[in-house]
Amino acid sequence: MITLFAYCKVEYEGRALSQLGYGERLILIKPDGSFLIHQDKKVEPVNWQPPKSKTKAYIKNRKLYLESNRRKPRERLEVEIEKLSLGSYAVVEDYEELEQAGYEKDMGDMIMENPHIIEEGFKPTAREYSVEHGFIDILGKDCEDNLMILELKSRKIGISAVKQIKRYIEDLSYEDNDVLKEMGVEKKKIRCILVGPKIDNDAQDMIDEEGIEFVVCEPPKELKKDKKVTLDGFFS
Amino acid sequence: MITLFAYCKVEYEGRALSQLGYGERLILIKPDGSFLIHQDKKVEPVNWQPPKSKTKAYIKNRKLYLESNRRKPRERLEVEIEKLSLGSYAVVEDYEELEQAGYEKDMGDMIMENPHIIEEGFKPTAREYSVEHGFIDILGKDCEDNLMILELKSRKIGISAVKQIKRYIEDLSYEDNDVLKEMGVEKKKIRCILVGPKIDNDAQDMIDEEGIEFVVCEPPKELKKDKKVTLDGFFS
DNA sequence: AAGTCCATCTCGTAT
DNA sequence: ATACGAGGTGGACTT
Repeated sequence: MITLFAYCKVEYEGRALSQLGYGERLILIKPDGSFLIHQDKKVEPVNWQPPKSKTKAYIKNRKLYLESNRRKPRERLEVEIEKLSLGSYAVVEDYEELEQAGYEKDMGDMIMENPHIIEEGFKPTAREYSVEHGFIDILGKDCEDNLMILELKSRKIGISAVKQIKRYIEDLSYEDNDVLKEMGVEKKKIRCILVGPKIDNDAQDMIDEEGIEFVVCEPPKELKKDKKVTLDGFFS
Repeated sequence: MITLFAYCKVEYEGRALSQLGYGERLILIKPDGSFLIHQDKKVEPVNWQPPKSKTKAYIKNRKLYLESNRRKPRERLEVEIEKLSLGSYAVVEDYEELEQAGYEKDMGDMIMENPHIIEEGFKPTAREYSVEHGFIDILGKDCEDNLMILELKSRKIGISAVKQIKRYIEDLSYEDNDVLKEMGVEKKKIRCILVGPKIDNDAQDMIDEEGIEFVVCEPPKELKKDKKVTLDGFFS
């Protein structure tokens, strides 16, 4: 891994096009070919190339140039270095992977395992159920066998999530599909439930109008390696 | 700006939760408070904190700890450093801003200035026209005064863009709105046009069925500072 | 290889 | 402050 503190200018051409005049930046070149240029502000690099890019260095007119090339899509990043104030090189090896929790998937897992979180008598029947406009996160039935459509969000729910679940209910209503057939001739209600930690005001107003429900549910923040081994299975 | 090559472990808790066992990484602390931890692979940092985060350093049990805190949302990043192999500090000042081109906005500007790019006789009438499900990028009329809805994409067009423009046409058809009234009693056609550099196969099939049109248009990759001063205005 | 969708998305901008 | 959408989104996963 190489880091360079340099006074440089940068040109990029590929999916888009950019140029950046002279200034002081940090250049980071990773062993996997990733190439990053960081200004003194922001989390995001100002320019970059992805893993597997090929970096070349050469000198022209007494200036150091770095060039990072990618194929497919063809993209080129060129750095003209006017002054190099500090360069470092270190062998960096890292085989650890990030363990994380608190995502939509974790919420889904938790609900499938403990359906009563949604409400007593909730029975999930399908996950990632495919419809015209996307996937319904969880399908199920309530204690009266009404169909329930669950849309999960790990962050605050906004109007876009409400629109999304409205499209799903239309898909289920108008499409010829197995789920409605299974429900039998006597047509039951379809209940829409948004599940998430919070909901913003506009979305709250919208679901009130539309008769959509909202269930508060925090995404579980428990790492797998933390998961305690319980004795539940031993006693029946 | 500070960079540290360190053998360390990392814990994060905030919107989500993560932990990362011991390994060699690069730690980058920017003068604006941004805090990044990079592994030897990938463009994205494995953990980070945004600008304005507050970094503390302290020693406990003969180990160096770094802690970066953010308020609203409350988030905490803690790095336990087992071994520090290389640390660098540099004053980095950069007042340059990235000039870029090749985006949806550039396409829109170009089309508003040169409507004939879409077709001869095209007359744009509105930009970012608000409808129920979003904004129509450009509204206009063709040489026969039929209404034209343009949806711009700077990258390859997929089925999601087709669905989007279909929703807009429904909005315009069913809503009581000024545009249709202006068109007069004699109802004209509404033409839907997707504008972009490419279209994928599924989307092509879909627009063929739906009678939606596709106009090839590359987002202009011309930086503003490159824009040539032409003499066009001088000759009339 | 191409499409789809989530994200501690980040970041800009309008409200 | 919050909401909304774009992005060279990146990256993981499915087809």
